[in-house]
Amino acid sequence: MAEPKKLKGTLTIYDVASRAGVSIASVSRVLNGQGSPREETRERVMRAVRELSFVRDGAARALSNGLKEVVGVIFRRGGEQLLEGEDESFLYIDVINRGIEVGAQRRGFDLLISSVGFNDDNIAARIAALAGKADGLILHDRMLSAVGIARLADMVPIVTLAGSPTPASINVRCDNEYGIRTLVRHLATDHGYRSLGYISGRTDSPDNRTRAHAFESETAAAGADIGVGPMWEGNYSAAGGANVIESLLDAGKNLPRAILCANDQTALGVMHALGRRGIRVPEDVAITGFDDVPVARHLHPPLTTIRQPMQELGATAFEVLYSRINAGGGDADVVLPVELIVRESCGCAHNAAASGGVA
Amino acid sequence: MAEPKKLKGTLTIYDVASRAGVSIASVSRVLNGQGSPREETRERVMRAVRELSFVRDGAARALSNGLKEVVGVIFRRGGEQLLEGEDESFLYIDVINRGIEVGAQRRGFDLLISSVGFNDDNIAARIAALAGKADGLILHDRMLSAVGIARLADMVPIVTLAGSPTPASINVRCDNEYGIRTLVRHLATDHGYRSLGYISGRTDSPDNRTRAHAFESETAAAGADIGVGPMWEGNYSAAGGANVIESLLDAGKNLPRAILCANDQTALGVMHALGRRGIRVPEDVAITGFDDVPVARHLHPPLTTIRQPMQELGATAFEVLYSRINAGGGDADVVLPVELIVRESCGCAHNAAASGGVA
DNA sequence: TAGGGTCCGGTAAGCGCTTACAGGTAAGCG
DNA sequence: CGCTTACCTGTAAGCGCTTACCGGACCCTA
Repeated sequence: MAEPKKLKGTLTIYDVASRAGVSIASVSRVLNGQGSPREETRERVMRAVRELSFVRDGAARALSNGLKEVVGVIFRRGGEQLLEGEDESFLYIDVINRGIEVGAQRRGFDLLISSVGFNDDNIAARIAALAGKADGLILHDRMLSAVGIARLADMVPIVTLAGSPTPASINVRCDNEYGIRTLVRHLATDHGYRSLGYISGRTDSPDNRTRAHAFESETAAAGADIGVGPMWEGNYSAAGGANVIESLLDAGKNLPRAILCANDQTALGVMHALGRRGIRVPEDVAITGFDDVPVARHLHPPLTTIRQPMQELGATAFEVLYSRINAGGGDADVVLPVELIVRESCGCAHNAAASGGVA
Repeated sequence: MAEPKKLKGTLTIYDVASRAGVSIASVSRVLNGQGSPREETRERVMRAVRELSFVRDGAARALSNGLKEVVGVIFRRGGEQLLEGEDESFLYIDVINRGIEVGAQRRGFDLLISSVGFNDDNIAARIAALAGKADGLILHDRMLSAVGIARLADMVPIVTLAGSPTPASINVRCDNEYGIRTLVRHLATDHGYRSLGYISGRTDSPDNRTRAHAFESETAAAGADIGVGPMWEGNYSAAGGANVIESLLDAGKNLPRAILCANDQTALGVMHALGRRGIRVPEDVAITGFDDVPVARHLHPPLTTIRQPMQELGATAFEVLYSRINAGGGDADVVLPVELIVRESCGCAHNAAASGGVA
């Protein structure tokens, strides 16, 4: 049915109108389901649309009705160290983005994705460009300073993920505090481990600060020994976690009975490093993660961790942004619950795991 | 420096112009680097832009100069079976998308991402909507029939990934044929395995057809026994791979000495299933994958596979689309080279692996 | 000092779509 | 049978930006 029509010039609503023998207003109304066009009119329009394979131009629509139906999502790709394993680092980001997308689709929005290299210099420019193409922006962790966010926020509605709310922007995050406390309790109380360590994430991340703080206070409350200090600084990457272990061991330190890692990737690196040194998990040292990324269940042993409802996090971020775009107000700080996922790396027996397994 | 200005009405180029005391044309010229504005004019404009935190509206720009600087990317999320492990299935898609994005950024384009559920019914509508918001579309595997692609292609430039070119669309893919042949040669010639099997991907995928065919002819050429038939049908998912093993074993069949899997995810499922039955990899059965997804190196044993230059695949797809958008022609079928990654699942010794390892 | 070139910058015409408003027709009512 | 009421449909005015085109200012040359 493809018409030999289609010359170079773009197909517009005028073409449809003239082919259907109606006015452009009618075409627009039919396409938008506005007003109550006569049945015949509707059909003529629809037929013309079909015959011409017409699609309304999004830019023109956006300009006309002030809504692009697009939200921008920005995140950092890669970390300080870009090793072969670098690509792991965006696993959880993709899951969150998927959640955003699912939320967006419910409202007929699409996602404009833009990632920023670890040392790109024109970040501000890129974000501004994105802002111009979208109705609102969702920023992943550590994209911009509070000041930067504030300035950006008066160009376009902003929602940050795992950050902190600012006067002008909304933040959506998971309940890190509760997650860490639950982990510490499981390790200290259920397993009875008397010495715990925490390998941090990037120290400038709000999420990490919260986790570190919760770790210290809960561990103290449980009366267990605490491993802390500069040697325990990771950076959310597998390599960072492995480094901490290497240097601890090289310095002749004793490892605590259990180590909480700031996130699953760190745990992954830690387990590799431990394996290389011949230290068994969980027999010698118990390990836990945080996030529950997909690969967590495929590690050996399967990783005990805290599941963040990543996808829901994304969906919520979108929904919050959406209502903000539509002039709505709403909470500035949205917190989602997390869940302890017990597998084997903490020392629990195989069948104690309620989750895991592939097929 | 944020002005108390910003009322409800959107900030436009007019606001900037009046604040800078120049005309809108000058503002536009400065912002686009067109013409040769006097230094003073340029500065006044830039200052006004800064003071107002002005960002040009993308929709208006797009409408005016006929270029949105956006390309749409569409893919399927999930598979037929959505298990707990479902989320693994989009790992490689994300890597490709990252590549597309990198390519796009070089040209100042952004990505409009839209995924389609495994049983969404309004796919065509969603794609059409996307088409309206973008300058061109990149379709992942199995999104649309050849007819559908053809129709779509006369609304907007199209590039498909791992599909087949149509008169109106371009296709970009990896050299599956070479990859499989290399794998078979490594297994049959280097290792001397005399019986090989191939667990297929989804049978309607062009990539899979090519791989299956290459497998059969190369294995025959190597004089090894071939395991084929309906029992060997997978679907690119871990669950699919596991199923094949389960049913083969339940049916009392002997497994071949080496099994090639249509992709890494399938291999992952296969290895799990084998593990559950107490069959050792690679001692009893050698396994290989295809893709080299990030987790491949973390499996036990690390997976020998074919690395597809996923990221480059994406970047190439973008570049091809870009030139098509700018009226360029170019090849309709672009093929990228692949590389054998030897790890341990094929039976090679640990240190034979040139790749792998985390930190 | 007048004529011609050069530059800059301003004015205005769209880009394709939505929608307020007005016009036309048909049906309803007195 | 004429006028109001209701319902569609068409006309036209933007949405914010880019850019062709034109006019003014300034400088150089004769």
